[in-house]
Amino acid sequence: MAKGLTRERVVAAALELLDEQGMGAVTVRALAARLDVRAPALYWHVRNKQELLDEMSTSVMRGVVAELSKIAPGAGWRDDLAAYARILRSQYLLHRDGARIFSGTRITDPDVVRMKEPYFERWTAAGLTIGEADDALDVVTAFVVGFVIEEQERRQSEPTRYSPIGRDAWLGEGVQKVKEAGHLRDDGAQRFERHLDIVLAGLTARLKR
Amino acid sequence: MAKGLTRERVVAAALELLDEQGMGAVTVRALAARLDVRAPALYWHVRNKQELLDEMSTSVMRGVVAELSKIAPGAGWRDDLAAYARILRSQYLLHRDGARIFSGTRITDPDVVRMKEPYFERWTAAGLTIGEADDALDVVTAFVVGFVIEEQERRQSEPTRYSPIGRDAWLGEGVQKVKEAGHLRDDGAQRFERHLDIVLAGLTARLKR
DNA sequence: ACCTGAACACCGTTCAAGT
DNA sequence: ACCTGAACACCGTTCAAGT
Repeated sequence: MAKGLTRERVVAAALELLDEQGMGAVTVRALAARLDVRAPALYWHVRNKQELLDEMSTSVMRGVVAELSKIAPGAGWRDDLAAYARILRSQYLLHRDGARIFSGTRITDPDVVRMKEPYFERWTAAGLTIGEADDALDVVTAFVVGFVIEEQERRQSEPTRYSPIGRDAWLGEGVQKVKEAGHLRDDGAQRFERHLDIVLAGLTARLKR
Repeated sequence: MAKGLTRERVVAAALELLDEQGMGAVTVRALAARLDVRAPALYWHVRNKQELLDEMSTSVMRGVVAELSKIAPGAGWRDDLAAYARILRSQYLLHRDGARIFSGTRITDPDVVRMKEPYFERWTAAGLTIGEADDALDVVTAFVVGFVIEEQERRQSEPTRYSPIGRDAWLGEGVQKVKEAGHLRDDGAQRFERHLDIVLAGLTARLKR
């Protein structure tokens, strides 16, 4: 008897499971239970667990594309890249360990990649070579991925290791500057803006305007 | 009867297993077999698998520290950061999926973190605030992590998706610029140097000299 | 102190069988 | 076309027992 299961519902339920209980809880059986079927039923909708993971990644990246297409093109590549960076971060943050799990991802939907085209067209029209445009996008992507991996890791670590006091004790004697740096860790959002500004400044310095 | 197993030997064997067969093959049983003991024996040396993973991470980061301490301090923070970035990348590249697995890592050895102190001291003596020094290190780290995750992912993907021809077919009609960008993907090392230069240029533009 | 044997609850996946 | 029941080989982990 058909239960109205679809690939989309399976993927959505898997993302919910991830967010609620972490990646370790995303098992075929738990997912089936949540969808009120038995484990083998899922294999009618996805080939195997790896394909499920790929579909989860692609779903997240489709979220990035959707958010990006909501906003108007910026005044130039700097604006476009800043908007992309903020959206990529926010979409990763929507899911527990999002950056680590979904980066370097096997995207199953070409439309997600085809989405780069209008940006490349505008940036090259504005004077960048295609190589520069590609570099710019990749540098920003790498930065966001690395930033959010660290951000999410810290967010869910035991406070013993990341609270200022616990950390100082763990570090031992001396290393005053390391401790000082640990104490000034500010809000994730403003840290992100500051670091993003540094990366964008590098692009401005190195690419044709 | 003691078999001369040590925590260090266990961790080293786990890293070998990772490199030879990937993370999925790093199981307690496979690791025990490689060390010629039964699975429960490992629990005498590590508390559980998570602790094993943390020790593997820490071992990799100790490699970074070791390589870094071999070279003389650079002429300034820019040189130091460039050397750090290259070493971090090379140590990640030593292990299959190294960047993804070992980034945002739970370092178990305070000495690895204490190692930042001499750098922070020299950079602040040269005019940076502690906040700037910390930002600089974090931006470079984030970039390297993101870069190498993507680099290693591509390296071991099926050629269907990353060979120029397979990729063009997969992308479909149009999107000429996206395809063009895909064709010019050059050597990882020179791409890394180019992107690192962009990040360092951003730091130069934004931090006190 | 260090290791084994046996067991527990749990994985992903296959496949014949049901509807 | 879509789902279940039963089974397979395999997990991480515990624990009493051996030496």
